[in-house]
Amino acid sequence: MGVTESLDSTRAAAWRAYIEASQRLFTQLEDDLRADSDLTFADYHVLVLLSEAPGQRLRMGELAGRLVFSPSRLTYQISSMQRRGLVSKEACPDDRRGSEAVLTAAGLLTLSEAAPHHLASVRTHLMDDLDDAEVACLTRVFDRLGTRLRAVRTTSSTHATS
Amino acid sequence: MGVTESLDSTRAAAWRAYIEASQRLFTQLEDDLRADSDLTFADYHVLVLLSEAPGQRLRMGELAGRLVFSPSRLTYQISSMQRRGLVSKEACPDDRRGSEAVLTAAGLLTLSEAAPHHLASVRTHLMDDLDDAEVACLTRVFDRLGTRLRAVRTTSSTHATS
DNA sequence: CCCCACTAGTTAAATTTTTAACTAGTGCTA
DNA sequence: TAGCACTAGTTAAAAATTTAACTAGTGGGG
Repeated sequence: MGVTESLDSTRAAAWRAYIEASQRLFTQLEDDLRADSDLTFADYHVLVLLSEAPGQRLRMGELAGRLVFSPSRLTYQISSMQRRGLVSKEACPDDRRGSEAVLTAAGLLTLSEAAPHHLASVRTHLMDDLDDAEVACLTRVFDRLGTRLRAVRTTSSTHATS
Repeated sequence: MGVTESLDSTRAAAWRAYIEASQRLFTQLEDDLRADSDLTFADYHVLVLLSEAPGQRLRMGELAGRLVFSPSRLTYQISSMQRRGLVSKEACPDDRRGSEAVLTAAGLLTLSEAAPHHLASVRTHLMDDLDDAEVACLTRVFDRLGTRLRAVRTTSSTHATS
């Protein structure tokens, strides 16, 4: 019977394919990552963001925003990584409420060991199978989507309510 | 410095955009869904799959496979939905180890009330912004990806290990 | 037939994530 | 410059998820 009407059928199909494949992909990448480096996907992503940041450090809030993590989830995440020696935490000089996560040498080393495996995994499972036009299309679509959603965040109002 | 090399830069950009936007999108859809119907995204998805299944029932394993859920996660999910009266559980006639989740009338009603809102949310946040070529591209890419990943599942071997 | 290795699904414990309440600090404004 | 609403981040308790062990049942080979 299809409660799916109201989304034309080609779009419904796109939606289904996207959701399911994405879920599988994330699961697969996470499995690969943990198979060859004691990192979760979240751990890895934190390391990447810190490694690219000036001074290899970021404010908690900034990090949470980029990871799309709730504040408390990030607190937990970082303290776990801190216990494992991958990051440290420092008070923020210009705002005494704030703190920043800082990449440690061990964290950088761990990242550099994990990255080749992880990137190979991204290539094998996703990228190698895409032609240039597809890559361009994904970039265009998801850049736009990301930008739009980044904006929604504060705008409280959700989707069109009739 | 960029540990990102080994993925050419256009693909790296696509990858980043895809991950981040997807994360935001899923978060947003989940928020919308819970704002206007007491359902999580997982609840909703279970209801959809059951509503489309013959006899509005599915084996636990089948459901877990389609949702990309671990068996124990699904057990938990279904028992929660059972407590809320959205599904019931029956022994499987032909395999006495198995059980099947069955959609209840209340579950179907709940789904039919939630669906318009949810679909509007999918449209607003994602689909309305895509042109037909983009929809076609996403479908092609993610159908292929899904198919490929569905196959990997049992094939133990992960990505190319040099 | 009857073992026995395998499959389906559940359960219990540990870990992670969410929710809600809270602490501390900031900065506007009156 | 004191009051106050707001921001940054943490904490504690509840809910969800993973991991690992387990129960029950199946089905093929000997």
